[in-house]
Amino acid sequence: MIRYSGYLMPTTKETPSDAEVASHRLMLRAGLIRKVASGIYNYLPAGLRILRKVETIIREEMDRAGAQEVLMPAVIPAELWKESGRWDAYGKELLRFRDRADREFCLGPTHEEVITDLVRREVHSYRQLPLNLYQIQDKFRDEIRPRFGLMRGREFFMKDAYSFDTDEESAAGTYRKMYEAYCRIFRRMGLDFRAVEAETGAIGGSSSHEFMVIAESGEDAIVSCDRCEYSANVEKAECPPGGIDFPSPPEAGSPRKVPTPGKRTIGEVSAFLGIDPGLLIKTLLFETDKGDVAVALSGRHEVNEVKVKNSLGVEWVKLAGEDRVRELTGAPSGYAGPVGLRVRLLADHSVRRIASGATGANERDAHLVDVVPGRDFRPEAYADMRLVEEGDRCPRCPGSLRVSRGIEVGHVFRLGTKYSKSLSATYLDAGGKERLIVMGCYGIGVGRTAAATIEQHHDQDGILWPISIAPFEVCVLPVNMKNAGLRNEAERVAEELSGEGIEVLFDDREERPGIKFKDADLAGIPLRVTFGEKNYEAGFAEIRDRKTGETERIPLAGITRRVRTAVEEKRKECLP
RNA sequence: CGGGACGUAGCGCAGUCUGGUAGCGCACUUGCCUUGGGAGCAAGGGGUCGCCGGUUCAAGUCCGGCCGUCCCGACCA
Repeated sequence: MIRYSGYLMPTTKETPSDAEVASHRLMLRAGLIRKVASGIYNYLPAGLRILRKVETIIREEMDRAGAQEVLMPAVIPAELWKESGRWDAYGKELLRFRDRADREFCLGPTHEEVITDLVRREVHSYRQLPLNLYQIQDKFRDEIRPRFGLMRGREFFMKDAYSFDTDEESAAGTYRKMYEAYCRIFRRMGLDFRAVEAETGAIGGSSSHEFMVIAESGEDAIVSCDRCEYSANVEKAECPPGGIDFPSPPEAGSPRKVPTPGKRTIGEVSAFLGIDPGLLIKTLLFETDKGDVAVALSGRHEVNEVKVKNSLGVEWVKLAGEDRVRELTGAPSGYAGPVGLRVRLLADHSVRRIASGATGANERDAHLVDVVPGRDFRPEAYADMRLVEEGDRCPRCPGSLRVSRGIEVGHVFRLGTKYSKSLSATYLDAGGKERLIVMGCYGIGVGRTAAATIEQHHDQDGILWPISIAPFEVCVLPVNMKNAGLRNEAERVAEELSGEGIEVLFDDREERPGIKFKDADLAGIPLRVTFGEKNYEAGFAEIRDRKTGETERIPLAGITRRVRTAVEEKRKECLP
């Protein structure tokens, strides 16, 4: 039992001016965290209790899935990162420094190198596989833009697991097991989440799923089908080729140049020419590590740079600046077109759906009409390079896609042999043949998960913690500490509940009732037991559900038992 | 890194335009009073006005530079 009077949980009535989203605001107001520097926080006692509870759920499910807990260092020697090639590839997010002997180190943003180094030293036989190791550890990423409190910090707690299997089939089984463990973890915290197909980014590997908590404040956009199970990050979501949207007008002749003075944007040009924006063939110029590339797509769509990068098989792509556009097209931006352009050309599937359209003329203040793809220009390939949109056809079924926002709380990757190859992690199979270990990695942001929970579970008065990760399960609240009989009875009940393994916050502060009620609501403690003077004299106390606001008046003799039952019911709701 | 804004007591803010003894509310301390939803009265404590430099008799206020923070974009648990 914790006595509030001596407990550091400094609540505030007013909202700090730099907190924009609910979770950040409420974590500050409820006295859970305090900022030390941008993206770097102190965790106060109640805040730490919440993180520890999230960790406990993660540990239980990871252990159940057969993973073993280890702990790796936060400080990592540069050699390992150079060996994997990521010392150069990871960029400025990797915080680097030197020790007194001028040796290079980094603060670990993720631990594929360290774990693979450990495993290659200790594992040599197929008899030692499969192996799944995890840790819950302080990570550091020098984020370009930390924001929203624990949602995107620079220093944060992450559970990261790494699996090692003999072959792809075994690895697929491990991946499935981790996927299921993740579902159990997030269900136990009462989260409305979705596992979506995702890009692999700097971690690499063959495929991955992100676990997204659905929230308006989410930084990611995801799509899901209204008919089937398909869902994906918008960066990843596929836009398959389809039929003709714009059949050829019968009189479509050869391309004709028309003046379009000062009209540069899709909106301006389509309005000026009096045609559907979808009929404009938008032409974007990219610089890449393998030279310049032009990408054509229908004017009603937006380009997806990740897809452009993937279809080209290049390291990076960057939209060309105004100067480069002039060099390549001979015209200011807004007048580029694929006809006669002397740059490598690719086109999105949407271009094929235009029988005859309009494009820039690669000349200031001019566009071409009656342009027929395939006749007037020939892209070297048609590929999927656009961003999905609300209402797009599902790539798996006849359903249509809806867009929503989500917070990425977990991410699972099938790594294949990316790291075992670069770091030479091998084993001998039953036939004595040396083989590469097949890996997977699996992350959960601990603080971010707590923040995401608040985003989904709060109201005007404060947080509505699911009991599984609430800092306390019950708040015992005597309304007037000066009334000795009432105070003693409240304390007796608080101690009795505590003795039964229930986590109790005993609000023994000499404050007015209003302040205590507001703080209990703000902190989001699921159940409150109120000892008021009139009720006490009549031999009663009150139990109140934070979420529903429902109140029950119970005789003092039965209060402990009733609270225990209520706690058990709530705990049951949090089972997977 | 590009674009925007802000920095005055623990928190929320006014004062800056038009230079002249640094203020308000909440919080904090003491006393009285009050005790079912952030009460009331009274008396207090707390500030290098982000930092450095310049202009001026005089700078929170004007000028220059720097630092920090937040918001919007490219990264990610």
